[in-house]
Amino acid sequence: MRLMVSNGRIEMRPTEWNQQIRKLIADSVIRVTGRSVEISEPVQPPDTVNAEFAYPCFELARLLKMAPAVIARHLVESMTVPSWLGSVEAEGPYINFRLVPACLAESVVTDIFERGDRFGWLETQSGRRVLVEYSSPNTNKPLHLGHFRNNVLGMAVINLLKAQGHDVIPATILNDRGIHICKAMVAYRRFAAGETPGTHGMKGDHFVGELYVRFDQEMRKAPELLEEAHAMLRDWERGDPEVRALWRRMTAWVEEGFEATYRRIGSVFQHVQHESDTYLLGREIILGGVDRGVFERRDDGSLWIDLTADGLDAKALLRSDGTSLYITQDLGVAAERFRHLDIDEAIYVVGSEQIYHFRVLFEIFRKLGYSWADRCRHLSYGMVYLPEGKMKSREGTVVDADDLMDRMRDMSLKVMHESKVSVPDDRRDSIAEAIGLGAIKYYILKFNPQKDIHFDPEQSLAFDGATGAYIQYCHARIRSVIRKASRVIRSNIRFDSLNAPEEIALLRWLLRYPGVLQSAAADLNPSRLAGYLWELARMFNVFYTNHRILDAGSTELIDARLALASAVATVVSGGLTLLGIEPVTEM
RNA sequence: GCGCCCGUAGCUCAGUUGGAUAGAGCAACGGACUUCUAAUCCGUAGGUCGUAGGUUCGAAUCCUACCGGGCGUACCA
Repeated sequence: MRLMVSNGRIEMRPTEWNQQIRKLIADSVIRVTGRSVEISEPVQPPDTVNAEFAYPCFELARLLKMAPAVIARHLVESMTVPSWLGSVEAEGPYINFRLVPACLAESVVTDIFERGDRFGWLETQSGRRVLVEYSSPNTNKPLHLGHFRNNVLGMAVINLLKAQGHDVIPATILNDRGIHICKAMVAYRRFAAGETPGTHGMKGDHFVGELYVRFDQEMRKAPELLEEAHAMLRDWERGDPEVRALWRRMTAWVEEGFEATYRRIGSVFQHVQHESDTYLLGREIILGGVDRGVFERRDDGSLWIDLTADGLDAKALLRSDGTSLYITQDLGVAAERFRHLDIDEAIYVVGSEQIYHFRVLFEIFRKLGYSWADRCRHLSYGMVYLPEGKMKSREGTVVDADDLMDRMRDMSLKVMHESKVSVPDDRRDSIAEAIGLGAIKYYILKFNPQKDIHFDPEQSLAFDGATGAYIQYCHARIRSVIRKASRVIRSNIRFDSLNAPEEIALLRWLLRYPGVLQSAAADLNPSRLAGYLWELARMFNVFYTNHRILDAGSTELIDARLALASAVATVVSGGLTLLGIEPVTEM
């Protein structure tokens, strides 16, 4: 086996090593046993082993009926070691492969230089169109920390899917209809008629949110208010002009407020729907399903599906009075999206309290025989608890998203003030905003989405340890060094001068990046990337304290280290961007 | 009751989908700035991976039972 060699150098992409090593092993197996065997992917050896790849021989042991350690030894002995491998060693049942450091360095750094921010991305388009629905708030109150988790998670997943070559449609559906908004409307008519967010100097969503809380307080004194809200909902459904006009005004206020919050978070939607337009969808599908015997009509006229055979319960799909339910709409919206948007997959970013709902929904898709039924996924994420317990909008025990972002920005301004680096006035605010947002986003994304977050105000405000600021700081440091060097040489680099343990560790870690992106996207789990970036930043900081870059001595070493540092900065910056965190260049 | 999720250091979490001696951060203590950003780094200490069985060359990871916590189990959303 020969590799492409040009100018005496080996040209190999970081993602190609795995295949080459599998082939080496397979060839060696043929030589030793005469058998052709499928070799599985090499694994990553533990830190104590000085190698990039390891192959455990247990599978072969079963297949060939030999002791794993014996196989390992035999395979190594009969292996033709290519020039890019520094060593191949059998250690017990494992075969460890170590690359020639210069080959590793050239492969990784060159590819990062060539691909830039897109290093580690899949180069070819998948041809798959994926709709990701996220955020989908009720329009009766401002966004809180729970929504924040949803938005941050949704955006990160969207970016990760794009990096895997999918055509992604970020979508949301505003729940602008129903009893919740009517409650706020009743409160407005009773207690705030004629007032506007402007007269209170408030954002529209906060203004309406206060009315919603007000309704709940007043209702305790005057329970008849609830009936008034229900009456208003009936008037709304009938299309009463006056009610509709008020509703339009108030939902517009809320949506304006949302837009400001979304802009600040960085949430973007390509496909926006309103429940007021979609809540009647799905009824024809259900009526059609009755004709085909998928659903059953009960004596009172309500329509049901029996899912007990599938380990679920019976579920109502249409009320006895013919009106729709939450699931009716979801059914109709999904069918419409697959039909009109030409999508191949749909992902719903919705909290874990709705796991059952989506199991039922997807099962109904299957019962209806939709070809896309198995291409729907529910990305469920854990709840966010406060030290006081669960957040409740009506009781005001929430962490408001706008307030949170303000607090984080102010915190970082304070730390910037104490820092030894002085940032020019005209950039200070935007950097503080980026650090504040980065802190809270990273705090959310570093957790596995499945897990509940017990929001710890102190930890979330922290800028040390595994935090967004730590990673941003690493990036800012590198950029600062590059600014001082005022050059990064991109060709004819003496990669063989990079052989310090910290340099090898960094290069090995950079080598893992494409795989991290791939698995984070496949599992819809940005915490994989979050953890990886923290580790990368940590490794760089260790390198940085132990070695000089600009005073490295020889020009060759300075240029090689600048190239390495620049490659790290590119990956940190690209990774943070995928997480929706801004990689600042000074702080 | 039934279903799903979680249980790893004092606290908050990782753990490459079953692989080598279980790792970080925070908090505590002790060190390192005349040197490229100290929002940094180094060291010390901390473990019956909820419990008990099972599966196999090998288990924090898989299967079973139990214990503890959470969320569901609406003609609510």
